[in-house]
Amino acid sequence: MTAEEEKAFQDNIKAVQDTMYVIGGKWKLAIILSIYKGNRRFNDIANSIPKITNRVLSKELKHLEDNLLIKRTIITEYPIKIEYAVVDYTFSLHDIIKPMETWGKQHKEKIKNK
Amino acid sequence: MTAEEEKAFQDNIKAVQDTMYVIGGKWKLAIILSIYKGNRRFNDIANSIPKITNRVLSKELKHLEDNLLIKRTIITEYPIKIEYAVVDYTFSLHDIIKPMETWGKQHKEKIKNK
DNA sequence: GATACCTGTATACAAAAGGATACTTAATTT
DNA sequence: AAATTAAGTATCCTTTTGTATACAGGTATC
Repeated sequence: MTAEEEKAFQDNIKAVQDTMYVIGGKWKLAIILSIYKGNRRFNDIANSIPKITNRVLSKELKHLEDNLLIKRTIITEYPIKIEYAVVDYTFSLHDIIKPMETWGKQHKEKIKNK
Repeated sequence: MTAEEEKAFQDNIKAVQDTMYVIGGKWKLAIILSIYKGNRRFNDIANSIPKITNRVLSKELKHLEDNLLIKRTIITEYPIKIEYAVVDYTFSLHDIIKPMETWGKQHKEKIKNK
């Protein structure tokens, strides 16, 4: 490997690791999918994702908001409501999420027949 | 959402979570990239990925082998060598890894200008 | 015989992620 | 005044992931 190739390779490793940091873990993509499908309120999102807890959902929502992947809006009615929404930038994840859905389904079959 | 839509949605959540289980975490994709780029030996892989430790590399290699994503070959020379290699199935991850490289680089810029 | 090489394993520990469950806050309705 | 509701927080705990470092085992080389 030339020096430039080596650098490009290291950049690629770093880039996938960065991506993993932002959308990795058990819940983040599931949360984005849930909001995308129409769940906008905290409890609706919580109920749509099996086994997630309030604490974890709260933390993950903050992380996603910090990374500009969702928008949090306070509605000052009574009782106060919060709405979460996807934004234009969220759709940039489409090329990652879609293949992951496909791959996950296919891989389960593959491993079953091992 | 109709019942079928609801089921498809739950299946998708599960599929991305399954994929995350197989290739998620800080190291797995980096290891696959490293082997793909030509590193076949344990120490070569270790040295090509900044900050990874032996213990973690060993565990992750086993996980990837269990999931049919790499092949481990014992070469009975002296000293005994082990070679890791990608297989045809590994390339099925291309549609996931490539977008993650692209997205990671782009996202870093996006966040920097926040 | 001592030393070096390679691919890990062993041990002990620290940090991060995830889980369970009760509770808070604040205004509005009853 | 009590009850209701939404969106979390607080507290405590368990599991997973990651770190540090030493060393084993078997042959080959010095």
